[in-house]
Amino acid sequence: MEKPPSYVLDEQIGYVLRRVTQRHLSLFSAAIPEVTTTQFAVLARLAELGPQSQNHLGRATALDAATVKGVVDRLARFGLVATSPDTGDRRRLTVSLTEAGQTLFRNRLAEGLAISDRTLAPLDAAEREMLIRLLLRLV
Amino acid sequence: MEKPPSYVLDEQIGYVLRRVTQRHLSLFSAAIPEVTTTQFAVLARLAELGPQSQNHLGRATALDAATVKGVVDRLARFGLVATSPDTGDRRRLTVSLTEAGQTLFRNRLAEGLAISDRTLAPLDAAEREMLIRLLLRLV
DNA sequence: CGGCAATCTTTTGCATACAAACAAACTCCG
DNA sequence: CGGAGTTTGTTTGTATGCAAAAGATTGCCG
Repeated sequence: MEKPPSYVLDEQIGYVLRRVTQRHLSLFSAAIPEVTTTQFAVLARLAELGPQSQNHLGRATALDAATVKGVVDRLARFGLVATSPDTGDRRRLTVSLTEAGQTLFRNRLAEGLAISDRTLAPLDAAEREMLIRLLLRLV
Repeated sequence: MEKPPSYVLDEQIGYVLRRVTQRHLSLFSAAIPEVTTTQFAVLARLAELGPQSQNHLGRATALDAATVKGVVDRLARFGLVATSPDTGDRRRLTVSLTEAGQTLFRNRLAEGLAISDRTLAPLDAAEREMLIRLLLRLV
């Protein structure tokens, strides 16, 4: 007789990832209510890489073309990024940080790191590093 | 002179969680295209706990009331769950698995476990257990 | 018993996310 | 040069997710 395998939802990687993500998003929005995690990631990449085409920016932040368009539109509405046509390639839309966007990112950078810290608070330093290293191997 | 702290997006826990989740969702939808991860989690909980009020089902799967309503509506449209008014408490809506829902979950259970396995494929057994244990402490 | 707080469900609004389809622009190769 | 194939951006449709508000019902306490 075959014993049917048991499916323990609480130990499935996908479910655990979702719950940890929920807690992280909650900590983030409490600490930085002005933007979402995704918007903050886009600001961080723009600060790091400088002006980028919208598609390239999406790839650099793991957002598909449809999603990054929405994110950029909202950031532009908030005045945190600006878009301009690329002179060389007329398909391209160049996205860049505005002054307000640079200021917001600079002012919130430390808080962003603190949020990562709070998310990882139950773990000690060695465990945190281990966790990040294991997760990075799953990407 | 204070050196400004650096924000390495690729090592922030929130960003890494999002990317790992992306990979997992992609593996899931390739292997079980009939339902989403969230829908599968709801089916699993119903199989485990039996008929539940919609709110209780939501809490048991980490979905807020608005979200679980949408998920249940779609599962009902697919004929995988059925809803009926609770006789004792007229506020409540009882959600239960249909025959089709039970069958689908039974038939896909092993595949669900295989997807978790594939998501964790880059890690050995000890690393997998370590990862899950660390993540569970962050919930 | 009567009122009030808590619970359950629904609705609305906003923000990711992805798939698929499309048009415009570009590249590259014959 | 010219056309095939690729890249870029947009739109549409579907599915999570959360916050907030509203309406119905229930439970409890004075």
